[in-house]
Amino acid sequence: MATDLSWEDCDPWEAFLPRVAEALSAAARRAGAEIPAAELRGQLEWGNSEQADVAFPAHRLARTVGQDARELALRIARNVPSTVGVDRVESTGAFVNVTLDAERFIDRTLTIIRDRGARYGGGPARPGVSCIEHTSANPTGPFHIGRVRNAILGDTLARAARASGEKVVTQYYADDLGRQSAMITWIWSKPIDRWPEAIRAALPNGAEATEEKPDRRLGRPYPLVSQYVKNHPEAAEEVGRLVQDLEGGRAPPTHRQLAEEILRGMCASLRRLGIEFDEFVWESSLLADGSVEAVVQRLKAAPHAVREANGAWAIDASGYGLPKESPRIIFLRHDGTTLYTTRDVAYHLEKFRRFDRVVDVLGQDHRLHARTLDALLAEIGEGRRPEYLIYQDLVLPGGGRMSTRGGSAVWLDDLLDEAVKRARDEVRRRRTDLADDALDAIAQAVGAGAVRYHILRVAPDKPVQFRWEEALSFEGRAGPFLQYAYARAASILRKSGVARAVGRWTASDLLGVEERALVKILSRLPSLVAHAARSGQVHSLAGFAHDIADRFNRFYHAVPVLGSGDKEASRLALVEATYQTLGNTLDLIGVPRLETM
RNA sequence: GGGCGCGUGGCUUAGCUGGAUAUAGCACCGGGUUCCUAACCCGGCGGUCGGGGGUUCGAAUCCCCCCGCGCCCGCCA
Repeated sequence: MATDLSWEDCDPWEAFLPRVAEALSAAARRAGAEIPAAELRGQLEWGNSEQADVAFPAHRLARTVGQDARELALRIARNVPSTVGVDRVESTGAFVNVTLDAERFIDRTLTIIRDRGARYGGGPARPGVSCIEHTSANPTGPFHIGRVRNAILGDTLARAARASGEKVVTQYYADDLGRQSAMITWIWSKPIDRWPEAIRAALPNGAEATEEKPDRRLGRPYPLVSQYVKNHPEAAEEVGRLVQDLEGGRAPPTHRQLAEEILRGMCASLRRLGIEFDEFVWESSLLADGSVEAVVQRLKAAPHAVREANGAWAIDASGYGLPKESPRIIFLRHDGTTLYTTRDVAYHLEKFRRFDRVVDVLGQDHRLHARTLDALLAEIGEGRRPEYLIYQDLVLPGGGRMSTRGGSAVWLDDLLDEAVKRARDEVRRRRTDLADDALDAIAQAVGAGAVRYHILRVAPDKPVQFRWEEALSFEGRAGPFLQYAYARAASILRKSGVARAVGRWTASDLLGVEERALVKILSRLPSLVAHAARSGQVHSLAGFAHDIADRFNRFYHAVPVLGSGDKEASRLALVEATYQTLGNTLDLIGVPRLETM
């Protein structure tokens, strides 16, 4: 890999925007308005239509120099020096509209796509390593789809960050301490025939051993155990003792095995969505290696540490802007055991030691936890903080969250099974030529793509409405729409009979409106990836993928490629560039590519 | 009660640090297949951007108040 790559080698716009900014800055100076090119560049906007590729709203500048905005825009437009890559500059109202040299722009874009290939969309490699922690659901049972948004956001962010040039390690923080996992161990350490009747009732008539997925099989009694323990003090006491044992490092040998087995099943579900992890961090390991104890010592010595009457330790956090009702953050219980937040401090210190960027993907119910964690980090003099990507829950049509106990949970596996089944019916209807295994492969990809896209397309801070019909939609703004456009491009390339990366083209062959619009959308991938990787707003990539497919479909209907005579080679090159760019984008959002469907 | 988040056409949704006529999808209505995959395309209908004030040349975007929904306010995780 070339290490001396610059942004100009990666992003088509880099060859134009700095020059446009220079030219406009020079013109502004002649018009009596000083503004450095770099600052002006920050105010440039994408042209909103056919009338401009780049626009500069002159209002702000006009104000600072006390001129009339329309007047200034007009004078800037008139004073722009002839600039390589710029075709013409006009003013409309208070806007300075810049039209780029279309042939140069097309050349630049197609060249970069060809040269970068599978890496198109990314930027130069950057030093440092990022850690993205996501999912981290307790290993107590199967994923319901309320939890999967975290995994999809985190995984997509990891893909975007990786593409944009970061080295990324994804981590799953697995909780093998605490009551939840204790209850799993508590029930499974007894033979089934000695389970309380109320819990045994959860198991389908003696079929407990037949289900193959461990998360489902082992997690099944969990909701009932949780209920049972609430109403049976003697059971609660046993579970309580187990919690103590876990924290004291005296976990029964089956404990970790159970957790790992359930987690294995959960991860198998996520793998169907293309989600995998680089590392798993077990919470108990932070106790075992003494790092939690070290944090406790530092917290006890912190400026606002206080000892409660019963012996517990806390931080007086009234200075940290937390809700006034809970100005104290307990970090050590009266019995000397630690809390989740305390252990999380140890976890984050470890992350800061190893990584240059630390991102946590959290549900909105963890917002306060995040602020608490920040406060504790500040208390022990740690200067760094994690970045939080916080998302709202997935909600059901009637309102409300998905709950395992309330019976409103939809298991991820069931959703995927249903999606794949419907996709299979759909494929079978259209394709009579396919063998069963080819058909299955397409159905898997379509089903998984539909589900992943459905959840990814909404901005993280808005709730996702879950409806079966929409999650399983194969039309319009949906995963299969993208796959279909990609398959179409693939089909044209196959039929052209020429195997290559982006072939030769003549930019002047591609000056039609559809072609120019398509090139323009393709050119935006690098800046979008960079933005998504930085901000975590990965849903924008889902929208962008749709825009490419949409533009390509219009081009497809309006412009013949194969058999189009002397323009065929250029048009093929454009199809190849689309195929490459849309394919890269599908990889980024984790929707499987399909060469045929 | 307090804190945080959200509120855009019938439904779902885009809108980057305020900028030119507010995105798209679903649904609905009307068209398109002798032509590279119709899971597609073209046209139409539909919005006082929750309500009210304010800042500004300009507000869906920023500020304040109110209403609605969600989450949190544990020596749980």
